Amino acid sequence: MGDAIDDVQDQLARVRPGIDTSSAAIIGRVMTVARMVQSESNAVLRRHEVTRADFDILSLLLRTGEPMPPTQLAVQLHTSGAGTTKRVQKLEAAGLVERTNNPTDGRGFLVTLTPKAEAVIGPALESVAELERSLLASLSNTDRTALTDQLRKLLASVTDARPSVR
Amino acid sequence: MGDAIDDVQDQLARVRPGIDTSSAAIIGRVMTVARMVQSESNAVLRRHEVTRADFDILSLLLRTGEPMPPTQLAVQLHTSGAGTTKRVQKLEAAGLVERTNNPTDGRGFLVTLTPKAEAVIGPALESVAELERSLLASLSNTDRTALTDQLRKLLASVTDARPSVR
DNA sequence: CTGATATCAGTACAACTGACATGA
DNA sequence: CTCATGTCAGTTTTACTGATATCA
Repeated sequence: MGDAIDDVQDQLARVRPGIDTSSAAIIGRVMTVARMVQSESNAVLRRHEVTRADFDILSLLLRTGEPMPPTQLAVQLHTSGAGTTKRVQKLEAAGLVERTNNPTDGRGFLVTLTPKAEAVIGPALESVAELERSLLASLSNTDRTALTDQLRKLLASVTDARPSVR
Repeated sequence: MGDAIDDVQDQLARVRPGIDTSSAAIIGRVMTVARMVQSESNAVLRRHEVTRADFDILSLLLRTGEPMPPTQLAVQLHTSGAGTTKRVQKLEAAGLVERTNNPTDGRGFLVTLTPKAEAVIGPALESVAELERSLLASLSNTDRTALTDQLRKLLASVTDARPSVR
């Protein structure tokens, strides 16, 4: 039983006979799953009236439980400083975060969740978790454990091998 | 030995004790790997002076080996019709694709690779394959096989469970 | 002084929706 | 006529680079 990635592999092998398709078997499936998850979770977030950018910041602040300077947000979310500024401003205007003075650095601020934000992000987070659960519904516990172990190795390999951070 | 996703799981469990974190263990790693692969391959494509949009269209046409109507491109690449039109126009202006009449449908065209495009996309494709190979370098053949099998199940689960296509 | 922090302005890019002409 | 194809126009979203003020 082949899936769409098997077809891509076959096509590649036909057009570029020498090419390594065992990498594509893994990365192709990871990218395809990621795209589907992204698009489904965007649909869920839309129902909660938060954008992906909103959700990323708010859920990061919620799960760490700690206020955080903008620069730290930029690092964690892999966005530029200026981009983070704009995202935070939008959230501030919506009354979802506040900027308090950073006691340990007079230049900076700490971005803090408001109670209103917790009321918004909590349900959104739970809806996303429910979506993810449903997307994995047909995997047995054994499969999940095996997959998690393999993905841990994959993440380690990719993290170590990234050319751009060397 | 924990990775970054283990930390996220721990944080989530602390803030939302009831939440299902076994899904996050899988999906979090898939999304993280996908983001890294995307950003690294974008860097590779930049060196070949093609954008992601260019690459997606050109490599699809290269590996299928067949000219294709714009609507078919839009379906395969999950983009809107209008978006595909703009992408194809840009490629046509760059001399990388041509639009020929569709013999079986007088309304439409077939998007065809030019020889110039094959000279551009071939090396780009090989560089991306080489990148992917290097990102998976530390995985044994046994790991690759096991991971591919597990990812095949994951892709099937996610494909079947997508709410938006039901 | 230098280096980091955060912001602003301007720019570029990508993708969408909706309307529309054309032909199956 | 209805449906599908492809395009155009206009809008929105997103993030970037570079310059700047501030403070460690």
